[in-house]
Amino acid sequence: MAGRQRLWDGSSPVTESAGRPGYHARWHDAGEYLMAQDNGPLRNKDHSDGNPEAGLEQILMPAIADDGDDCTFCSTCAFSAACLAEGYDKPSLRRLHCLVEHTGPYRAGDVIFREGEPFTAIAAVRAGTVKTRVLDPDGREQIHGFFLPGEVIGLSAIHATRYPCDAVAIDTVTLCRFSFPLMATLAQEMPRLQGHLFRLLSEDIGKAMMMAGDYSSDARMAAFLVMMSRRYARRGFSPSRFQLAMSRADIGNYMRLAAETVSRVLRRFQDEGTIAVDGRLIEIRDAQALERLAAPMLRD
Amino acid sequence: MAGRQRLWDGSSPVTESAGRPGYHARWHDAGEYLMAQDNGPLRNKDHSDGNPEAGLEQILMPAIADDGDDCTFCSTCAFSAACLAEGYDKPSLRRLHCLVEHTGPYRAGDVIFREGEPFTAIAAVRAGTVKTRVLDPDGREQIHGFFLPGEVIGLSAIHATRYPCDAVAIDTVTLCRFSFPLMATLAQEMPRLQGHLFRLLSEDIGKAMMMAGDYSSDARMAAFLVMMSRRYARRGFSPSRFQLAMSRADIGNYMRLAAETVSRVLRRFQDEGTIAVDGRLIEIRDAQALERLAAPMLRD
DNA sequence: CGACTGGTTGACCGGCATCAAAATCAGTGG
DNA sequence: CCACTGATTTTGATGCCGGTCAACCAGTCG
Repeated sequence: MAGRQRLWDGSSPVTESAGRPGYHARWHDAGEYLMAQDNGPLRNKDHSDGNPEAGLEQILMPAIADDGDDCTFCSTCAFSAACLAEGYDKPSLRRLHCLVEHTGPYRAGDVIFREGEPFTAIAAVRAGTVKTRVLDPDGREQIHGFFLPGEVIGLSAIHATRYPCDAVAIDTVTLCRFSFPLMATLAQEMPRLQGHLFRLLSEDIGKAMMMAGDYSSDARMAAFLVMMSRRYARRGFSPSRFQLAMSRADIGNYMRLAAETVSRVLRRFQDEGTIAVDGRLIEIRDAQALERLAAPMLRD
Repeated sequence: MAGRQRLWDGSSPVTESAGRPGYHARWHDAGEYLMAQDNGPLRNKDHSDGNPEAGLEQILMPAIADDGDDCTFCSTCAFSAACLAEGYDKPSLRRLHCLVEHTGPYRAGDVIFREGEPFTAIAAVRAGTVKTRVLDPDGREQIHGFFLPGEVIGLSAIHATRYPCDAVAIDTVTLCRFSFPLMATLAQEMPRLQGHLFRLLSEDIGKAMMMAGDYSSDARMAAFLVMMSRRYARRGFSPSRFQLAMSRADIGNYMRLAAETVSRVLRRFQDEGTIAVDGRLIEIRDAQALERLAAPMLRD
């Protein structure tokens, strides 16, 4: 799958890409995207932003390399379930598939789309982790969410004609990009696809509402860990042992806590035997206790 | 709420119902909705929950009585813009229209739908104000949002099969109920309608994300006032002088502030000449200043 | 009338942010 | 390998915003 992926804007210079020309010509991450290509986006070498457990990751997630062909979706794709499971006929599948474009890799810090840019597409994360954020006039950032492989970014832009936030790669990221206008059109004829989009949107409302509640720092951190655990689990990772991609500062910002508080709470959880922490590696030792702590927030 | 109105789920005990059989019958409220109709649902008498300035409201909002006929939507309907403006042909309009049902009135405190009930419909508020909320296991409530006439409740339920929150009437409320399955089906053939639904959903994500940020009590209150002002304005009310339907406690809960804090901040705003407060009547005296205060939250 | 709800105001206090500094780690270059 | 740099994390000390508790007032209702 060498030279397979295209940039978000489809403007990839050197790959075969076969990319249609046209409206998507402004999404850049500059430079060296070729170099990071297929050795696996997650190498041991880029330790700081990447995943130190890349080896493990590769084992647990072979699917990451399975980026589909003309008739098959990535098994990591957020829409694979919606499509494969629905028993669409080949032509429909092909039509959906042809509005997909693989883009990336982006590297830590690269901006995938920026607030205010015209909204053209949503994207499923194929590998890596993306954060969405807004920047206050005074430069303070507010993180809206983290997106793991299989999750979809850009949905909150639908009501506007422009993206309402930045999307930034936290580590090495590859995406499946979907032209939204095309997808909406296709959804006209594919009830399941429409339903899936509705569901994704509605789900995000729920998540955001959850974040909006006022909860203690303990509840927030516990909920964060439980959620991450579940999300990793859904992707085939161990739910009890995972590597966070983001810094304490990012976690804190996302949870509306100071980075110091994140540190302290994690420390305390560890002292209480609920979890074990080693840098960004988290091990959940007492899931029950954690869920009890998170209960007011997760409510289930 | 003795036997007055039917609950959203139709489980009301004693009303005459007269309604057609089948599921329609459940969407009625029997009783005195005639009386409440044009005299205005908001009478001086029920001061605590109602609107002491009903007279003013009637003047500003004659549209409230215009609840449509077989071919015309309520001008207050959230979907009227989507439909009337799109130039759909009569048959389409009629098909959309026939999945609408007027329900209510509900009275202050009545539950429209309850968390966990099977999701069947969304609804546009026709008159009055609705709050959505969840209740913690320990009974503390968290208010998710307020919904003014023309706004849509129930969207966040789409991804699940059940409502994720309660919807409660804050004052006297009437609704237009839309069967969601039918609407989704119709949306298959009406691109504009689909787009409108997408937009509504996506908009809600944005709102929730805004609420999730961490802002000072000043910024939150200012943003609340600005938002209410805009929303009232969109409905034809004065943007600078309006009557809040909800209590300080509800405002505080929604904004994640104590009721006392709401009171104090409003007081201070008044002392600073930014607004004038008289109970639930708000007058904005210095919109600029207010928007400056709200800027970090509203970001525009 | 008294009970009750909603709003205001004041006194107090606690959780978490902030400030500051040390400790750890990753990367770099000698 | 080690020294150096800079980012990240941890830990401690201090302070403030806003929550909590309590008293009081004004309407409203039984």
